[in-house]
Amino acid sequence: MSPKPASRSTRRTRRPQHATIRDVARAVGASISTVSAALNGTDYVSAAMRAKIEAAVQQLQYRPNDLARGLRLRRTHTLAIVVPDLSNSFYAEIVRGMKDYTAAANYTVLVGDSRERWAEEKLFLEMLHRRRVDGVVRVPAGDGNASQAAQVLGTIPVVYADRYPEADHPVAAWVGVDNARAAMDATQYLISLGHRRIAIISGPTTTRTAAERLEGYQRALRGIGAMHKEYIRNGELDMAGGARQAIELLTQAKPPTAIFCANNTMTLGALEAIQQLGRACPREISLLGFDDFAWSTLLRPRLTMVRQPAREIGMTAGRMLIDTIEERTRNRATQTLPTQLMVRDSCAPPLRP
Amino acid sequence: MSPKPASRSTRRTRRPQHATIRDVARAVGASISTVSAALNGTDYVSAAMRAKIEAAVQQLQYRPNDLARGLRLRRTHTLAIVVPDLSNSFYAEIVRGMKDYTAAANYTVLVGDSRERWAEEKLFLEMLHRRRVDGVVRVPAGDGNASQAAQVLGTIPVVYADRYPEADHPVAAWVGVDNARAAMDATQYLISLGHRRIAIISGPTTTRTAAERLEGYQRALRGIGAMHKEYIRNGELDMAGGARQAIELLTQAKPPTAIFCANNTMTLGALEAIQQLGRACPREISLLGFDDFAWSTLLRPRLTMVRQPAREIGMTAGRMLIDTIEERTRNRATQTLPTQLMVRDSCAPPLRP
DNA sequence: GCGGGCAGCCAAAACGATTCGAGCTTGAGT
DNA sequence: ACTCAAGCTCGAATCGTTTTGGCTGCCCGC
Repeated sequence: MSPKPASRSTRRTRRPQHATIRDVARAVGASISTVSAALNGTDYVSAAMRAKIEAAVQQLQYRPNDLARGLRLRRTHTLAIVVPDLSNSFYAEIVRGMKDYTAAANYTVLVGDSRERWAEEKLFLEMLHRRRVDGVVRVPAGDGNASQAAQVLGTIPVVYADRYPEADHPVAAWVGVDNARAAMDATQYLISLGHRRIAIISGPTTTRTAAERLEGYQRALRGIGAMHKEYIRNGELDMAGGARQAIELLTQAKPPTAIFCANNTMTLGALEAIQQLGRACPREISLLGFDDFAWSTLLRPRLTMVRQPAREIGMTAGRMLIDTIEERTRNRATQTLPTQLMVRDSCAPPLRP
Repeated sequence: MSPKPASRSTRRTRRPQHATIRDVARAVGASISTVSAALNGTDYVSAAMRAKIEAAVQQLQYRPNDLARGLRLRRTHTLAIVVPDLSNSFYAEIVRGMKDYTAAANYTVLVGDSRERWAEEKLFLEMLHRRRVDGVVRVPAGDGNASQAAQVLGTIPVVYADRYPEADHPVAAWVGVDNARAAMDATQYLISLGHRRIAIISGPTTTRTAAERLEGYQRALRGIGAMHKEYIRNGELDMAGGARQAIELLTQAKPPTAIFCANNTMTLGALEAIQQLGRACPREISLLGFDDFAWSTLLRPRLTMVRQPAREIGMTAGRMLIDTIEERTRNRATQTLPTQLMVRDSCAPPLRP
């Protein structure tokens, strides 16, 4: 007897919280159905009533509860993107592109950073499932784990960007660049400068993009019969890895005259190593990188790099995702965007060719 | 007559969707209350039943719907942070710090980028309100707009980080550094090198942090009677602004021998301008910046900068927010963290003092 | 033999929105 | 005069959870 009214009264006196649609209805003496209809324009509402409702909304600072809304509609108007490293401006730019595109379609996007670890990505994906996001774009960590990701996400649609997983799982949608082609072009540029001893610092070849870049490099060198195993290195994808491999390359008996790095952070590492060893770039050693970044023109020398259209990749991924969510699916489920070789100061003809 | 069964059947045949707690209950022949109790450990459940439930959860790939959960609990376990520029690694690092700290307490955080515009920030805050986040940390755009932000957010707790708004609104919680002190120390370092003609490129003085940095600079120069109005500039906070002001400073009749930039992007702009004008840094002109960033050691010269503990700022903001949400409020509602002068290569004694 | 506490389970009422169907007026068409 | 549609409004069901209070046995101590 006593506990019941007690709990009642405590509930009554809880802090005022947010206004609900019911409060608005009460304020104008209407039903909540009418208020809902007025706010969403889904049914007839008299002009007078509409005005009163809008006034009350203003006065009460009413804002619909998206939790309730999403629960009822089974749609949250929320997307997500997970990238391997947010502090890498290449991925940050992909995220921005996606945000910009999807904001126009009134979606909000959650962004996650897997730090190249599947375990972290999995945690994030599980969170997304619990929140019932409408779709996610993955720049997967490590080797993809596509089937495990699909398992975690259930029926939530996925688009892959930049990287894509091994063939263990058929991937419905993907957007990125032709890595083999881009790497081949870049290598051929070095060849055209007169280089013959060209090294590559590639990413782990378990990732398909790294494998393709290596492939493109090899194709170009095989063309002129100048491929040498000792010039092929696999680094971790970070700066330290790039630096370590560059040092090993440059301190061997017959060092290369040019180094091609398969992503942007490793390029920075290589540059650091070159400076540390006191070699002159580009006079003694040419450096060519992948994945341009915004402030690359501030470095001395300014780095020559293969630019991926990061922003466009993000925007396209967002578009593809929304298209499949809203079921105006395009059948072109895979998009290849063009790269661009940004020629700057870090490559020059070799001293003795 | 015909429409009703039709709609029924279409609803039946809708895509299978996600498993619910009801599905789990049905699968093990229990009630949903029991399943809930088992999963949350909130009530007695026999070991046998618990095992069956866990098996079913596994088998059905059941994951609780956080929308429903948040609706019922009136708590979403979600925080948010909004910063003026995500591509600035200083803010990115604050975000990381906050994420790391709050992840340990099982919160997830939404991150927003206002691009220095209150209008964009407002949109984001409104979205946060609709989603009923539990709290938000602001690194406010522009002049703060604290009272407007409070209006938009209603009863949702706010913590300010780095910047804080004008006194138009009492701010409950803030974490940052002593800007005046840091700027004064930096300026005094330049003085100690022998500089007397020291310029500052400050941010818009409507923001309080910019005003304080300017104040610290002035205090140091007034101490030796070396303050000159023509050496005081206000830039936009971006690279272009820094470059423009630096060019104006360096091309005047009696140029300064040292420039102090009040944030990191303007420092980059100034560096670019210096290189463009063909001046040697640090031999002809010394450059000192604010807000260190990760790759500043890659630039030549390596920049001497005032380092703010970005990561710690983010972590502290997260802690303060969680503390007020979970109502174990500490009364120390404002935290000042120490800065550090990172002496590198961009400052040297002036040619002719 | 009986009151009472405990272990284990459940039905029902929230949480805050949308939507379906139906009710009630009016005005126009026949 | 009767029907029908359009305009406006509302009640109730629903989305998937948590939580409260109650119910049932059962064992324990007296």
